[in-house]
Amino acid sequence: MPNKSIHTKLTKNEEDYLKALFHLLSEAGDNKVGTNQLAEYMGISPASVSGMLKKMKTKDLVASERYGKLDLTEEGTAIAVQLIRKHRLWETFLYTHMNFTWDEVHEVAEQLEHIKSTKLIAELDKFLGHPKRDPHGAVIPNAEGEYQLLPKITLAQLEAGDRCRLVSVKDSSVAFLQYVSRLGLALSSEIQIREIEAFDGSVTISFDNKEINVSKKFVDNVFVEKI
Amino acid sequence: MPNKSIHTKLTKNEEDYLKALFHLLSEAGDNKVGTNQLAEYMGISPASVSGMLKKMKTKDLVASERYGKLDLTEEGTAIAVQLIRKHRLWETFLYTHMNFTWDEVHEVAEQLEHIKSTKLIAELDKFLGHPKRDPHGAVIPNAEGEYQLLPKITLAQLEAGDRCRLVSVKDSSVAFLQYVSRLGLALSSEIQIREIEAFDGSVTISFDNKEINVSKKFVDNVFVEKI
DNA sequence: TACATAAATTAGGCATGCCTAACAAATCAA
DNA sequence: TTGATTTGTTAGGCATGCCTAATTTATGTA
Ligand SMILES: [Mn+2]
Ligand SMILES: [Mn+2]
Ligand SMILES: [Mn+2]
Ligand SMILES: [Mn+2]
Repeated sequence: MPNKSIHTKLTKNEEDYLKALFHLLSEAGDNKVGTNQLAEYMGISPASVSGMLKKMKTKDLVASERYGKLDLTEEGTAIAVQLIRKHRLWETFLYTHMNFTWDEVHEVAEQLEHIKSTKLIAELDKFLGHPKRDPHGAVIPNAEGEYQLLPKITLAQLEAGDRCRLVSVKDSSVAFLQYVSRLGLALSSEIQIREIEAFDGSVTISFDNKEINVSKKFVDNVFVEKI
Repeated sequence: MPNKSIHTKLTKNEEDYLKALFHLLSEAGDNKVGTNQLAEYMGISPASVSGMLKKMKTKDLVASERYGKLDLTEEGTAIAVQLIRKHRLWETFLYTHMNFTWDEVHEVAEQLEHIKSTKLIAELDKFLGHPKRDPHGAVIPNAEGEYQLLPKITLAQLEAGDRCRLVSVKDSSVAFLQYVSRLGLALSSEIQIREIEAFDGSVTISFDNKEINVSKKFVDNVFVEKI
């Protein structure tokens, strides 16, 4: 059995590196995830990332060869998944019990996810009724680190005439989430694609008897299921 | 109005210094609180405390003259009180909603108190029904930093024959709290002093038809009100 | 293949906050 | 009042994790 104590020995920063790398690897598929990309994502310099990754390799959290593509070890992945579980449970708590709006939860959950207490997370999960999704529609891994991999269809992948339901959002920035709300959209909203503009990829969608035009960037950040 | 932004700029360590100093000053009355004492209380070296206090003086959180007694500024005091408010609200939450025992809450609250979110604390307070006391019987300051100063009578100050009610405990260590529980005592327990041993200050007390002997150290850590 | 560009690492520095050892100031006692 | 002891500060170092600048390695294109 791998050393379990390592889970509680990591610093907040090491944890954030693991989580960031996990997210990038998830989105990248088979594509390479590199130092610059991770640095950009975390808002720090590539040099800092190089240094930190060096240390994390000796701790067997990250795997990569010099100048090669980055990867997480099994241990690193497991920790990242538990962090994501904690993050999403806290977001759910803030949303359902603390009257936070969905654009407010992320920032505070980014702090709360680093609280060290196995019991607290188990109790929080129980208290919330073992929620399956966070306020952004993202799947919450269970205590064993298992989670459902859903087909990731974005609004951008549909064609004119298609009908769908909004199941989750990719971006968790305040600006994006507030924009979604302001448009009148939310999880479960039913949307129909009206027209796709070839020139810039913008899309005209309709829902609730409204018809609006949204950018390519917008439709890339909305996950849906066809209906 | 003093710069309010400073509240969110402090590191976890600076916050813990303020809280520690506040507690020592509260207990010290007019007595001097010194560098060694603060170092001992925080479990770090006096040299480290000297260095940190130097920095905190420039931030106008701590006041003292070279080689003189330590004190908090108004700003430092206000921040310390808000930290104590957060700490006690979180302890209450863990106790009332997360099934934590009273000896388990402190360690996790020590982390949670550093979460930066004014809204979260306001909502948590509302959610808990604006509690007045934490699981150890300590008074919870309100959002304005006001709190009731109760007469601090310990079991040690009573005389043989006196009857009292347990209102709070001073020590928040796991060892002490578990010991109290194991004895069958809790907040609101009614206790009578049977006998005080002149030799070592140990006290024979009775409650719930039991009669036991406890040490001087024990009775010094139990706050009561006479009945 | 060779050169230009992009990506990653190393070198050197800085802030935070801890340490031990050495030193300075204050206090207590004879 | 002076010497011993206690208390507090400074000096020098270390770990973490960030930075910019310089360098090295990889990659893509002519
Ligand atoms: Mn989030
Ligand atoms: Mn985080
Ligand atoms: Mn406590
Ligand atoms: Mn703390």
